[in-house]
Amino acid sequence: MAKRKSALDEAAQRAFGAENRARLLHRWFADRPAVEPGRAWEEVYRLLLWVDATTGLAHCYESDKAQPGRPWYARSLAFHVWLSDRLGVEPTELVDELDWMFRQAVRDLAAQQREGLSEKARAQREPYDGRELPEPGADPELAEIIEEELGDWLREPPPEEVWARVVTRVQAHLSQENKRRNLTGEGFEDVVVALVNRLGAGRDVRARTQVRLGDLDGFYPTREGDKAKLIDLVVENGRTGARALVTAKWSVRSDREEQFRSDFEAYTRLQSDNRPFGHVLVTNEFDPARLVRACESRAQNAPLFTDVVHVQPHGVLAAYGEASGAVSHKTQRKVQEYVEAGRLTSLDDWIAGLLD
DNA sequence: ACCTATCGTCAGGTAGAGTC
DNA sequence: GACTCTACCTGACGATAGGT
Repeated sequence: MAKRKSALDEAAQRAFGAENRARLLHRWFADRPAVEPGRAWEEVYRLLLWVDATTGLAHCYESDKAQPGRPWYARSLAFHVWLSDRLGVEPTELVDELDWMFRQAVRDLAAQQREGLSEKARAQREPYDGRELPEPGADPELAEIIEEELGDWLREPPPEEVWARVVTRVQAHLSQENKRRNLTGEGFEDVVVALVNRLGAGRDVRARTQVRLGDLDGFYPTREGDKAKLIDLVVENGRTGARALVTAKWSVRSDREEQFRSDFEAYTRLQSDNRPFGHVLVTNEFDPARLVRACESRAQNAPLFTDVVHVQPHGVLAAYGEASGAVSHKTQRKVQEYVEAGRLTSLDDWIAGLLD
């Protein structure tokens, strides 16, 4: 048997890395019919959107504010129901429709950890054989909680190593959520690119991620010693020559807003020709104030973004209570107006526009 | 007085390049 | 090949402004 690891193992070495993400996406699209125009947003949600474990609802806002009784719980419920209806499943079944990419990546990660780590750990503890040392994963308080709740139902107290295994598994389960952030970010870029390329196939429209500005036609090459400026993604139309410099952010925060501005300044400063270029924000942010700011931001006496694109603006409006006529807050109404005016466009409309 | 919306900051995480 | 360092990602949090 050859020593060489299979391609699958190689990629899964970095479960969240570019290679494994590409592998996963390839598999996802291989099993499915061609993406239908108008339904790109569904792919994004099936691949990347997740259900918040504390509420059981599709995640659309900060978890502390989406707890039962708080304002975003009502909005999360509305979004969850809207999405279930659109995907044609019961609200209790939605969880199985979403989050494919993360669930796959975590499985790869778990497989890789099971293999490598326990062997090494044994070697590390070996010099202390014969001495009492704390077992990893010992968390007496967590064990106590479980025992208090379940004790009466147990015929006998479980042995130590069972406690350790339970506690370790609970801890691993909880820490998993923290890993999601990484995949959501770069995975979002990958998914948008994959969708543009699939829908743009045969129309000479091409999208790429992580493009160095200096390598782009119409911009000065990066000077020696300068750090290359990376663009989240670039879309080029070979027929019309149109190009769009895109920043893809699953969510928005004020520090990222600062970056939008400074990145755009760099783009204009380093431009070597006069051909206009699109400057686009693609996001899944649900916060009305952040969305309105993206629509209204200006730079050099023009809108900062030529296009502000949301994965699914109608999902946002559903969350605000569009269906029940409850879009009452001023900022929310403004979002509604921007959607109606086409200033805040949907991913699908934006992609369709790229293909003209 | 109370409640919500807003928004800056921070922590936890990974990948990937560089170095030895 | 292992380790270190840097860049970058996002969600949670919580202080405070603002509305009723």
